[in-house]
Amino acid sequence: MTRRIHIGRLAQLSGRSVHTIRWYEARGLIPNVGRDAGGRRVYVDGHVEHLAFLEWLRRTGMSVEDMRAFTALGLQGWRTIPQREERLRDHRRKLERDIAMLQGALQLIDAKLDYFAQWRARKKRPPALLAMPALAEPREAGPTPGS
Amino acid sequence: MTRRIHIGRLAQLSGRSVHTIRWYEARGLIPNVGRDAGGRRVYVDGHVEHLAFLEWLRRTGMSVEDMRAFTALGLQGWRTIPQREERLRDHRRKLERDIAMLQGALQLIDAKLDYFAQWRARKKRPPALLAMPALAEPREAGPTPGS
DNA sequence: TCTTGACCTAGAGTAGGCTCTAGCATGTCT
DNA sequence: AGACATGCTAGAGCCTACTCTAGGTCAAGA
Repeated sequence: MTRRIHIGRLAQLSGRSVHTIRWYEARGLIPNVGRDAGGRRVYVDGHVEHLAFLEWLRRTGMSVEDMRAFTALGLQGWRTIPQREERLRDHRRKLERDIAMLQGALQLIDAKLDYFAQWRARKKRPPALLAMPALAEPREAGPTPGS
Repeated sequence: MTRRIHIGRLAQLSGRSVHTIRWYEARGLIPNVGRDAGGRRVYVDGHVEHLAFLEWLRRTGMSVEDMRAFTALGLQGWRTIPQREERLRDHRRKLERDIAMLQGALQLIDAKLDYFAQWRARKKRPPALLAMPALAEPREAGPTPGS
């Protein structure tokens, strides 16, 4: 099972470019990368798994630095499990805040769409939206740029 | 009501910096900015409202370019309401995808936390996570960097 | 009048996250 | 053996979205 995967193959399997994978490694996001006789990087299935997990973290707005720290903890073995759990729980809380924020935005957009519908119906601009409740402050976190 | 608001005040009211407001204007995100006798920018309440709305769009991952396009349509009056509605509906659909993605991530993180809990309990590493269902592909959109 | 603070423009600099180039080595196929 | 794909390193370049600097103008209070 422990196939010896070269970088091009890992790129296909993980959906990132060869360049990006090398860059991730340089940033400390990819642990235990082996080399073959010719100096080429050799990966195993665990790396595919790890990259898939990082992809979720990244898409949900975790910074490269935080992913590095998480990966570095993994490298230190079971003793760091509590820290890793804590970081994941922190990220989990952020995601919950992000979801709440996005749901607030959905409501606002719906209010704006109503506003436009009224404008079209009455043929005159309705009173300002800000008078509405849901708007208020757009405080709190925000997710990150999808690919 | 139409108070004459100067840029420093708008910065306070909108939560962005004076620099950023001027930059937004240069990017076409702020329509109809007046000037007083001394050449200083003069805003009205509608601008505060507009910036608050942009803030929601921005925090939910809309690009400056898309906000510019939306703002530009507004400048052309009621005739562009259908286009503006369409853009908002597009953004709304993106938000729904983002929410679904974040919820998938929550499940994955929970699975990973279970994995760690088992590891701690059994004192040995459980079999790989990827065997689990929920994981699969992290395809689809992703929100953007909160402030 | 003098000083201080808020503004102005143009343009440079920054941070994060890639993305690509150049020049060279290695491996495989015919 | 030669051609071509794939890999390597070091480092430059790019895009987005700001953020800040430099050098000057304007207005109101002491």
